[in-house]
Amino acid sequence: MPAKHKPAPATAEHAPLQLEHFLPYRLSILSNTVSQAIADDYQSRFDLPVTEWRVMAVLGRYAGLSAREVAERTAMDKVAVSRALARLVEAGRVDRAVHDNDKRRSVLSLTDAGWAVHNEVAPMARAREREVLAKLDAEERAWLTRILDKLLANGG
Amino acid sequence: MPAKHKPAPATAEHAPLQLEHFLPYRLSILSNTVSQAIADDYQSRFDLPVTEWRVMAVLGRYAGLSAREVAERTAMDKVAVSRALARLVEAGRVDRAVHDNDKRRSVLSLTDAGWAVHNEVAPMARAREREVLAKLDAEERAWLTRILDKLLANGG
DNA sequence: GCGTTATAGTTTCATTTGAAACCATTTGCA
DNA sequence: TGCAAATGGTTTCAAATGAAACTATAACGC
Repeated sequence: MPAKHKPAPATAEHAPLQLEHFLPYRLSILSNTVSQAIADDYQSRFDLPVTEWRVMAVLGRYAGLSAREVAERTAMDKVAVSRALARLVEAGRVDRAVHDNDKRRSVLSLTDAGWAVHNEVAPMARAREREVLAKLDAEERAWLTRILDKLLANGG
Repeated sequence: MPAKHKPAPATAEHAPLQLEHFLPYRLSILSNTVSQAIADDYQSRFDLPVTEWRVMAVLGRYAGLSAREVAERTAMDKVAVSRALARLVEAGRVDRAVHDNDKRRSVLSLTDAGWAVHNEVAPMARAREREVLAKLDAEERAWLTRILDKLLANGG
């Protein structure tokens, strides 16, 4: 019979990955689950996709940003930001002006209607975050913060 | 002048989110960064999208699964699995047979060619995981495992 | 000033993705 | 048995996404 490839011994470098213990996989599951739970709260209710909410969130915090700056802050790419902004402006949730000294730049901010949405969605997002953190005790929460700070330092 | 909506005091429940301190956002950035780094290693080199690698990874570990079982293990939806399998079978990396007692079911496993790819990619994935974990000390790594176990318990 | 290069943002086009409809087979049960 | 409901898997269609090309303005070098 022909030679069969088989999983090598479990300790070998090329042994099959145990996804259930593989950090990148576990992070991906956790991240998707949490983000989806939040999105489910507002998505259909406000006709607001995740990308648009992210843009609104940073504009809530930093009024007057340009589209490029929004892209930086949200870690979205500029095409995605451009599309989200088009819809948000159309929906009257974001105001777009032209920069005084640079006509290429937008100067973006939430409208009153945008703030109204923001002020409903933000607490929902916070509540979900609290739900997740409630699964941990105080010591674990402190370590989690510290660990994420380290892992996210200097770009991922 | 018209009443202006403004960010409420920073402690208020509806205050703007600070994305940089918001857990779901931080998890998303970290997860995407890590997954992307791994994918960059093999994606173009083996013409192997992430979805297909995930399928190969579980088949490396559990030969004989059905498509539905692969979907469960990978946390992908069945359409994505179906498409990944179509390509993997076409590429000769996965073997698909029909289950003896249930003609609806596939019985899936890696081919020799599939194992060859697997045995190159798995070490690369492991190496990237090690790189990430190297940013932490032993104590932090232990806490991270414990925290993820808790957060992922009973579905996210 | 004037041509070149860089930057902000949008549009186009091709690919990816997901939901729902679909087909085949099996299971549950009258 | 035989028929309705459930299950495994694929296909179809519409929406989301990303890369590259494009427009407009600004900055740079001479």
